[in-house]
Amino acid sequence: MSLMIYNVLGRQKVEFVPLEPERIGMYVCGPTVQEYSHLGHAKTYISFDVVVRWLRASGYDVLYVQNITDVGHLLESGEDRILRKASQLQAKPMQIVEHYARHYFQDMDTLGVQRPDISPRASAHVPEQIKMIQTLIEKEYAYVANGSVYFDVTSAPGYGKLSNRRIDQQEAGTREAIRDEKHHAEDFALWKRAEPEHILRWDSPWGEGFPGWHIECSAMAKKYLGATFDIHGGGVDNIFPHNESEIVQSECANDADFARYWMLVGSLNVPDQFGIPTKMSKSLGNYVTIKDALETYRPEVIRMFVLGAHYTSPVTYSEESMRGAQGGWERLNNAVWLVRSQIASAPAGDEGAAFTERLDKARTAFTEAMNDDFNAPLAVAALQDLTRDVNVLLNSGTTVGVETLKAIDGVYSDLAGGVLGIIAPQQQAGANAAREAGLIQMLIDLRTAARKAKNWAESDRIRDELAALGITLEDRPDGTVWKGE
RNA sequence: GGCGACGUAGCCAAGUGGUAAGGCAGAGGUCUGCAAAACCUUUAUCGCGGGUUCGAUUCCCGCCGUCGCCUCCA
Repeated sequence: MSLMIYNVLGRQKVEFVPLEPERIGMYVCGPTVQEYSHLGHAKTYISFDVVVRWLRASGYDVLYVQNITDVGHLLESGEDRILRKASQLQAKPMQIVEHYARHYFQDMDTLGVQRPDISPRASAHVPEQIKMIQTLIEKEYAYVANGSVYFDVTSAPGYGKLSNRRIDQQEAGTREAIRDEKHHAEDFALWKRAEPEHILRWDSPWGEGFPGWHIECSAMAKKYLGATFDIHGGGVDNIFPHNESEIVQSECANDADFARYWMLVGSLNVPDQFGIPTKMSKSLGNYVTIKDALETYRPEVIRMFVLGAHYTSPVTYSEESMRGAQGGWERLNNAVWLVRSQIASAPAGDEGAAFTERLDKARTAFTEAMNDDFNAPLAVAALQDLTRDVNVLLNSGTTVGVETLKAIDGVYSDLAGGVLGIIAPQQQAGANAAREAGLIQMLIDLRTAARKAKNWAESDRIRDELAALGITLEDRPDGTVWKGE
């Protein structure tokens, strides 16, 4: 079964064929580290996390590169947030950058987003960027003006092919001062001269300055993935000018195709004061940080929310939809927990062996969903479907053997855990865990005795007090089981 | 104005030329000392108007509406 990907370049769902069999080079535009990351970032990076996990689960060797933007597009319209923040805190700009970069990784770790193989920083690749700019000047795609360098968009016929834009149809730029330097208003900066107050500055053939907004991705993608590579990802909001500029720069400098498949993630919206969905963004200030969201929702629920819609769709964040994600996750998690808790006491025999057929069906449905342009919501539905049958099986009164239970757990662990990252691995029982389990079992036994004696006050007291400690009891026909947070 | 995406039940959402997955919430029921969990039943003429077709929610045209991008933003 082949993997289909909706390629934004060409606007078609096409079969995915990597440049080299078994190996995939993938680049995703990373965050600008000047604030704590918000749920919009979570949507994008969880989406690509699942893409990478699925590619790897499918047997591909993926080299996943995601940049950290710590210099470049920060200036221009007057305010440089990193510099402003640095002066407020009396800190070096790179301190600020380091602080937010660390928190970005922490947030992503908490969300279960596997780290990219390489996280190159723009500031650490200035020589590579300068070199690429020089090449573009030599080839007459770019020109120098007052210590800055601009890309001449009229020199490259392919400019606009990703976003279907024609420069003559766009609204004119509004930045008067800059326009004087440019040959055309649509030209974009490759290198900017540094004004005296600009602290982040490097020497270049054109004087002291700093790299433009888009060149970092071109230079770093080339360095780590080569001139041509398989997949380029990012948020749709960057399709123009950022992604478009990346493409022209790279293809003009390298005389080679840039990324072959473009995957862009729909934005995360949040209702404004009138209830109208509006893109969550730093500049509007309408964002919910990942840290704040984690105060209310567990990481798996945030992933469930993100995976509830196809990655290309815009999604609106609301308490109600989060609660929906929470409920859906709990249903899955309850089933997994029940399966795992039954494994310890299940007989070796295997009366439920016929269920493996059902499990195969679930794996197939899941695989077909993911191979169809990473259709995570459909893949989740396959697991929800399975969960109904699992619950029926486990509550049917028939004895389910340990082999079957382990096979069920295997499906959840591989697909819900390994691919989607919404189910945690089986808890490893350490020394303290074993002691805790023993103590809880002792209380359960006491409660069972109380229940037999119809001493409901006592049995309810034990249950309530355990609940206060985060331990939930469930009475089943074959005994009481527990789960802890 | 240009480019792009979208409009499916109370909410989220998948999908198809032959009357529509899944989840959440709601209602009723089963089980249970109670609870929890679970299961069963139940809720949609797929924005509006044309067209193509034996037949369209799915294809085409028009309209209405919403969002994104065109300026830093995942």
